[in-house]
Amino acid sequence: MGRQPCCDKLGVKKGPWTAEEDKKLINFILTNGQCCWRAVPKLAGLRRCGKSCRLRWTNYLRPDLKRGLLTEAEEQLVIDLHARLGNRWSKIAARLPGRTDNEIKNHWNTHIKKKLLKMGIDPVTHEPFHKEAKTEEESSSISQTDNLLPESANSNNNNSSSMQENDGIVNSEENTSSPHENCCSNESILIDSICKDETLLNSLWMDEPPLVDSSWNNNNPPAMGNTNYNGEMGYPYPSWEDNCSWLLDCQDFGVHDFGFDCFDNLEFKSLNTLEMGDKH
DNA sequence: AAACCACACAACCGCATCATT
DNA sequence: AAATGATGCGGTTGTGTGGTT
Repeated sequence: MGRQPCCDKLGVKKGPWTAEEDKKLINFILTNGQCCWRAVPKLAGLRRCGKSCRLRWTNYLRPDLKRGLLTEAEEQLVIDLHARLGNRWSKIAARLPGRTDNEIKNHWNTHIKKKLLKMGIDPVTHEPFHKEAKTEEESSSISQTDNLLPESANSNNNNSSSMQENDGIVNSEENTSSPHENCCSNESILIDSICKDETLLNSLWMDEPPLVDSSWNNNNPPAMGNTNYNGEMGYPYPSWEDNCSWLLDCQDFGVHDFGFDCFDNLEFKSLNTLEMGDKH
């Protein structure tokens, strides 16, 4: 006998989340932390599927989320990682602090894909189109069965998936990457440091727990003020305060009515400080 | 000013894998 | 070991918004 269903399909609300629902979910997660999503709707007083709650939280409500468009550096990193990992958005997102798989997936489909196409690069194989046409004939029998797998696209270049050989992919990727990366050297350094870090890449391939998500594996809610998100990669990982300005945007639907009972005075102080800073 | 179109993004759906009984 | 449900992931769709005609 298995578990009980996560929710009874009857009476489960769908569609866009209301401010009231967001409020309930935030309140619940901040108070109780992330645990069995199956129980969340019931305990939080929501008529939603647990799955929907998890999605809403991870993609929209999580306080460590960055909002806004991806930066050039992030975009280039996504391209590089996609060349290695294919459509494994969660893996890619794990390397971009504050970004969700859904966000990256959307950005890929709406921006990056078109950008690459404009540049004459196949967004699937990351190869120039004319080159693609050449090799297509040679490997047609293979690609017909395997081309859905991104690894196979890479493994066409090298059948072994060992990480040493990924450097080859990096180089070819760099050769075909957009011209703009030349003009932002700092960003390139950042990307290079990540992409050429074999330890990191190994962890990607070895299905190790993503570094970035580690703070969220914790059942306890992220405490403001003592959060140090500095990742192992050494790039600046935003603090809770740095990223919770979105919360202030919640004024649209009355953040002050949110009833963050679980926030202590210090947390509210931080929020107020931010709020004041924002208005100046 | 209204209609139409394109874009961006939030949310849903279905599948695969993992965990539990 | 098998059955069943939970969770996570990737693909797809629906909807709101801004721009253009």
